[in-house]
Amino acid sequence: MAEKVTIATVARHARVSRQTVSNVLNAPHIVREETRLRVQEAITALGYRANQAARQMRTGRSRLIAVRIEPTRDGINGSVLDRFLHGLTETAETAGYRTMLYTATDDQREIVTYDDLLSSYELDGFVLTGTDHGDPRTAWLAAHGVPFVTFGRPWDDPESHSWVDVDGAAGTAAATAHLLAAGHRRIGFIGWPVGSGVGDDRRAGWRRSLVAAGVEPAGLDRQTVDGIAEGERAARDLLAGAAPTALVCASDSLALGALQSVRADVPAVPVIGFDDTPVAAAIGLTSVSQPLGEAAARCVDLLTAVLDGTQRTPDHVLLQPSLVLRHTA
Amino acid sequence: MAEKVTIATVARHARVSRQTVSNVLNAPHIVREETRLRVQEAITALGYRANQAARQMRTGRSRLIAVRIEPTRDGINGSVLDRFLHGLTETAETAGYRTMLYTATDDQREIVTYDDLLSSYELDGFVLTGTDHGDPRTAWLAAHGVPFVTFGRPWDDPESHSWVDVDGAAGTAAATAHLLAAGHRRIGFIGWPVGSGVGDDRRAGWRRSLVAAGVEPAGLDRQTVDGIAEGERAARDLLAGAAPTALVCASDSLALGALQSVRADVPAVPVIGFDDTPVAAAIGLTSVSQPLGEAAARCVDLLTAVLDGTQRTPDHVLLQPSLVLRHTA
DNA sequence: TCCAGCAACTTGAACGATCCAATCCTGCCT
DNA sequence: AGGCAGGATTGGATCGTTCAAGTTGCTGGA
Repeated sequence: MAEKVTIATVARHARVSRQTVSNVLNAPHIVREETRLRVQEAITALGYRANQAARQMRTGRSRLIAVRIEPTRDGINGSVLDRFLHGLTETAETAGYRTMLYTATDDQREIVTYDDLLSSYELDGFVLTGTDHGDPRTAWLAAHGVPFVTFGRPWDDPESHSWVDVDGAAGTAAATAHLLAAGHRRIGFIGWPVGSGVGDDRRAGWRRSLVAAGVEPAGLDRQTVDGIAEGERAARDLLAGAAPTALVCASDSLALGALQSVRADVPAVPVIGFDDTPVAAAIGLTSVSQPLGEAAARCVDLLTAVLDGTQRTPDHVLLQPSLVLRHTA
Repeated sequence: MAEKVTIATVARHARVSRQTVSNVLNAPHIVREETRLRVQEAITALGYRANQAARQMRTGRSRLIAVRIEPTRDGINGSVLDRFLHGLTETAETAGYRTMLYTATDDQREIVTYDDLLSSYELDGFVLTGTDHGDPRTAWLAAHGVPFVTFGRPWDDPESHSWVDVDGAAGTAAATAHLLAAGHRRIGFIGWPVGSGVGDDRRAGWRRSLVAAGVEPAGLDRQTVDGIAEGERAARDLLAGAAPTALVCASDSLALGALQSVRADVPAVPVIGFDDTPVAAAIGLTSVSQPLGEAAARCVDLLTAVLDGTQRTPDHVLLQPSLVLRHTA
């Protein structure tokens, strides 16, 4: 391993003081052009890179942002976080930040982890995914003045903090509109139990689209927890009852289950899922796709704006999903 | 935000010197029991946590390990890395390490990133996934004396560095044996082009199993790049030619494609995939499952053993996969 | 009695970067 | 020539921790 290149090494090599090297890096405008170039040259020649630990000690900033990685619960939806993470890491890198991972089994433990990460590593900020009604995590972070952005709206108060989200209602509305345009009227919806912000939002889009077309949505939807078997059961029940001619689902898991019901019972019923997971792509399921890379990039933008002091008040971004047409609709 | 609690704060509170507090944390055996308890008490009372940046400056160790996060290429296989990452982060946390992410588009850029991560953040070690024949990354890391572990064997020289891998050959052999036990003799294999260590290994398991059963494998396999369409094409070709009565595939993508061929042509041909992806679970595809959580844990074990100085020579772990039986075989 | 030897703890210095305040130039004006 | 403004450059202090060297107090052997 080559001997360490510090700011002093660069200074000696460029025949200036440490401070001048520091100024070239942090306040280039106050250094004479000629000197600046000489220092820059020395930096590249020696391959100097500022030691983050030392910088952090003085400035209190680590240029590190933390993201929680969740266990792949369902399996199908796992890749959503995966893609988001990739986008986040990539955008953060170009903004000069690095991404750190952590795990937590519940909200309380997660808060303990915040405390640990903040005092041990002096993390600059957090990106949270999957926030819920009255989330204790966002409250804690806000109370401690820690910069953070959530991927997912705060359903109580949209102004409480910065967030990025995808307009789920617009997605299901587009899916429903697509089916309406194909001549369907009785379009069913299989979603999650009322109470989750995301689920209610997706149901609202379907309802809005139906009502706008003059179709009464009552009786045309079912509520169930996420899962393939659950989707199949709900679809069977719905088909036997309200007899819809097409189905919109709140997730690809539910859609996959619904598809199995549909195939067994009435082959002509189209099904549309949500999230455009690899499974959807693999089996040709039409699905609503979230712009995850874009969402991740916006999260980093919002967070770095706060960290650099550019942005003081909460800001938000609502992105539009797109419908990916395949065999099933 | 509460004022910072440093080692000096704890020292004052416990009426000892800074060094004694440090000793309680790093070398408890040289401190008198009574003093140790008093210091411990002060630590918990004040909620003290050692500042990693300061520690790192002195020791040169960051308690940070880096993992590359790859873009979800195919989509189907993406979740494999996702599960691996989760396991890695979790095990690392219990060992007192944190996980940092980075991206890189090619090997050369990845090496540049190593350099950057090492000199800026003084990373302790790396976990690499998907190593190839004559990988320049491992060579660079080894040459620079950087501790690392790969998830995936070095196919040239098994002793060149520490690694964890899953016995792919055993997986395809088990899949083949399962089909043999069900009475099949002409069992086909759809795999990747010769040259990739992982692909050759998986093919070898199938071949070995067939030969052991007295079946001549010649003509019963096809080589194609990964993908659903490719799998379908290869399966169609194989079924038309050598007419196998069952198929083993090197990936779930290929198996999914093969399944589509099989369904269209000859309904009775069983298909077995590899990786037990969410897609396999969703469509009921029998598949070989890799113990990813276990693999991640072993990676952390191997890496921390090197970092703590316990292990000096390369060590390896070869894990056994398991066959997950579903509808298709 | 004296001091070696040891255990338990304290003190000073160092890691590498940044910030602050002081000093040094340089050119320009009177 | 002298003075001065303004910007470029310098030295020293600092962040929180650990390492190395030092201090204290005590025991026990000659």
